[in-house]
Amino acid sequence: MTSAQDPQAPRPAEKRSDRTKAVILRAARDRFASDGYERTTIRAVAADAAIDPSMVMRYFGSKERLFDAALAIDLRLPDLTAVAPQDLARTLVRHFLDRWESDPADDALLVLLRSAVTNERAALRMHEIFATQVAPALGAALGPQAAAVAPVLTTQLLGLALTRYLIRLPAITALAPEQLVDALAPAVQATVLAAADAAQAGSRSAVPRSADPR
Amino acid sequence: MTSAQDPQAPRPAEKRSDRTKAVILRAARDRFASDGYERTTIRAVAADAAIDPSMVMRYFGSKERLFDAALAIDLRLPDLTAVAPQDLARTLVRHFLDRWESDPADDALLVLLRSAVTNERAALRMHEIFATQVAPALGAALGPQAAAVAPVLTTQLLGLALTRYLIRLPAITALAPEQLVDALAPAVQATVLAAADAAQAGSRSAVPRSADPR
DNA sequence: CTTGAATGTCAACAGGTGTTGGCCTACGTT
DNA sequence: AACGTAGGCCAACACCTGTTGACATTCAAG
Repeated sequence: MTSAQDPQAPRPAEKRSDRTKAVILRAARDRFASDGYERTTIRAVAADAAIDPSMVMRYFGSKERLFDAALAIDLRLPDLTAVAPQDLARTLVRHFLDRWESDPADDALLVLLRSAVTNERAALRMHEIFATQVAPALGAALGPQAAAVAPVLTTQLLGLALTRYLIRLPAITALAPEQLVDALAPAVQATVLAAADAAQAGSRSAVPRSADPR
Repeated sequence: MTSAQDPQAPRPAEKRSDRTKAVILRAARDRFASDGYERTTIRAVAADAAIDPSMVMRYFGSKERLFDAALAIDLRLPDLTAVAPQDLARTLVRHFLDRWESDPADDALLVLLRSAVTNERAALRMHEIFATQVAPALGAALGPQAAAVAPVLTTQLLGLALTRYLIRLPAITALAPEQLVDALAPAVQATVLAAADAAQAGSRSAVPRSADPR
């Protein structure tokens, strides 16, 4: 109510605490992303945010609720209905890699995946994200057979993230993004096509042909 | 019951402590598999083994060395040179699932994968296993192009393990093993074939330039 | 200036952790 | 039977954790 008539403040509810709250959250994301849930300490987060540990508690209540706040994620999936079917695989893989490697300050994805492996709460959040974001986006692009394809595609893309960003398998980290697109696109495309075939006919005799490897 | 110099004993160094040492190790594997490295406490392992925590230290030296012992793994990869090329994909996926779901007491695989995500030591062990077990086995079956295919196959199979056994995505856990073979085989097969095509065509060198993600 | 809430610091609690050293006990060897 | 030693237990240390409550500081409004 007081700041409402402030002529010089274009931001209506800009409290001073929101600033430090954001700083804490960013520090927490960094720590959760690189250390995982268990090894991340509130004291370390507070130190990174240059603030007292008790402030973290005051603003977020507990370590678990801070974790929940760090898990808020929007995958920002593109509109897949616009891309031609034969380009779907490459588009999908490329966007996935872009999303992971673009903004280094945004480790939300890393937080989620790393934690989901050992933390039940993060795993449930992941189920939720699959159901509310991944499945619908793929459903719009693939039609009825999406229900069968989406889980497999998720498996393939998460396998990529796992080996590249978490385990950091040298044979995978050595490849440039576009090389990874080349390497994975045939498999992704085959998954989509196999489902389309299965939807068309009950036979599964033909081995799906790979998309032209450029 | 048997003395050390028993001429008929084929096991020369059968000490009594080896028994409890094995019990501790099994308990440790269980805990590491279900809780991960950080949340596993020596006290809990000792309680499961019905022994004093200090015994764990006496036998394994430290928590880290106990962890190392739990990470000793033999993938028991089958001889892939015997299978026909067109059956390779299905065989690979089926064996992978068998290996994960056969013996519930053997959680070594679960220990390794779950820990590798948050623990540097486990990640390095995984690099090592890929280099000494996975890459050679695939190299024998696929020939020269295996070097390009093996990492991608690893990505796909680990993605399956990740979503099914760690994150437990409902859409994946709901499927029976043979359904998963059907769903994944096209993609795996496409990966193998794409590499074969690339090898046949003008072999533009696939020497990867080192890119450092994140 | 006074006031009172918002913002932040300090010190401590209560519990859990890996790890250690001393003590006991049972058993295989002599 | 005596004994030395390996196998096992107990209690404790030193440290770190999340969390809490009392106290200090800022800051805008009356």
